[in-house]
Amino acid sequence: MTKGKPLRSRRAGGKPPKRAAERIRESARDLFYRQGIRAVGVEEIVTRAGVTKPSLYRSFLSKDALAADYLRHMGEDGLARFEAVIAADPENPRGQLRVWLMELQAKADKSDYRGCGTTNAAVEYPDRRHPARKVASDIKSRFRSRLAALAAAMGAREPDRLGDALMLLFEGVYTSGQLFGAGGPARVVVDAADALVESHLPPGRGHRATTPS
Amino acid sequence: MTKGKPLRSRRAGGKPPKRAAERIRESARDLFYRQGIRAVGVEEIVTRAGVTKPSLYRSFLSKDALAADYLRHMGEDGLARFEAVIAADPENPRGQLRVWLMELQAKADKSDYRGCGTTNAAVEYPDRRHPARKVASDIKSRFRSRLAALAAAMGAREPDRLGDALMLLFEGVYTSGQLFGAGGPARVVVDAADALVESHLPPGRGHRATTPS
DNA sequence: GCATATAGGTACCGCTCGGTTACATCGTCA
DNA sequence: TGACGATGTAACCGAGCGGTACCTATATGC
Repeated sequence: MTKGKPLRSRRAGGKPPKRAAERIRESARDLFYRQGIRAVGVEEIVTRAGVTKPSLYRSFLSKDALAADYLRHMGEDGLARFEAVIAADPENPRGQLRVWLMELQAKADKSDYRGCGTTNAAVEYPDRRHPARKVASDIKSRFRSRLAALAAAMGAREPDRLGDALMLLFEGVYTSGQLFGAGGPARVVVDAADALVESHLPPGRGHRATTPS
Repeated sequence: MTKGKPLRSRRAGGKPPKRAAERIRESARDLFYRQGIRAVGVEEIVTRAGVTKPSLYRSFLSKDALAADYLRHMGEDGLARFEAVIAADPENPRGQLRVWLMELQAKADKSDYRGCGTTNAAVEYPDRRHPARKVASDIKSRFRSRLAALAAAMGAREPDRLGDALMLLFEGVYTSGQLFGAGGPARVVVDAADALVESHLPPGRGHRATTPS
């Protein structure tokens, strides 16, 4: 980053006009997430972005590369947001997990919920050599590690195993949420996670997350 | 290219010649499950089946209809197999669930595990009006009911909620299994389910599934 | 022996896909 | 003013898609 200067002029007090690559990224992100990667053609992406096809191929090597970029960005964002929620009250990891899960539970309870874009991409691209799949696997591995660390912070006897159990719950919400929408199995995820955590804590260490009473 | 010898004329001492429709069903089932529905073209399906495209369209209205047929068959089979395992020891629903989960856990621990075809299809077809998606939703609803009934048979206080919690675990195994393959989070599903069941049983009612010691 | 019904194959359709080319245009800054 | 970098325009490519009109082979009933 040498110059912070806008490469493109802001015409008379407007927001800086977005460059083609960024518009493409945004449009691809929406479409890929909403409809799936395979279901969306490059034509549709550039049309929605208000740009043209050569612009896409000037910034991205291929549709696969664009998909990988989409997953990379979304994954990093998700990981960062998770991190932020946990860090909001570092003394109370269990309570913060609960906060995160309550948000997830609310999102998954909507009829147009589409789950986790990373998981969805892995389902769409079973071939482990595919660039999109590679990114998806990487993101998920990091998330898995993060959950194990969280379980350790909670004082679990076997943090890796508690982390994995929680991960099953997360993944379960992603797919069952988009399968059932409102009123689906996702509605029990907060309680289920609580039960799982409880069962992994040494005796006397457990008992309720946030409520002191 | 010679005429290719008659594939179905061997009625003298052999298996009954399989009809084109059935060969197509088998090949579609393998390919759809392995690679995903969108990733597979009708050309590949008929080639692998050893038949030709018009044969496909004489038995199925469209690729979508074939996909729906594939999901219907796979779903019914899966439900029936689950039913059979549970029915093998009707007095011990908890132990039978455990049996089923141990099998699932073993399958999900392979590097080429591809999860649940029904779940995968729902991810590939987010549009609820799509014929394949409709079948997928139907199958999953029935499985959800079945789990609730199972939870009731175990004597859970809130069978619907325990059923849903177990469903989250199942779905979690499907996607995390194909994401991580061997050594993934699926390895804890039996224990996690056990903990969940335990937490839902009235006091004194619980304690271990199969092992009496 | 011959007609017929039917399962199957041959060869093709139009379309959309991901991706590319050559060139024109516009805005910005030196 | 002039040059440059970023973008748009328009046409195009080969491959593969889902789907179909039409012909051929075979088993069977009369």
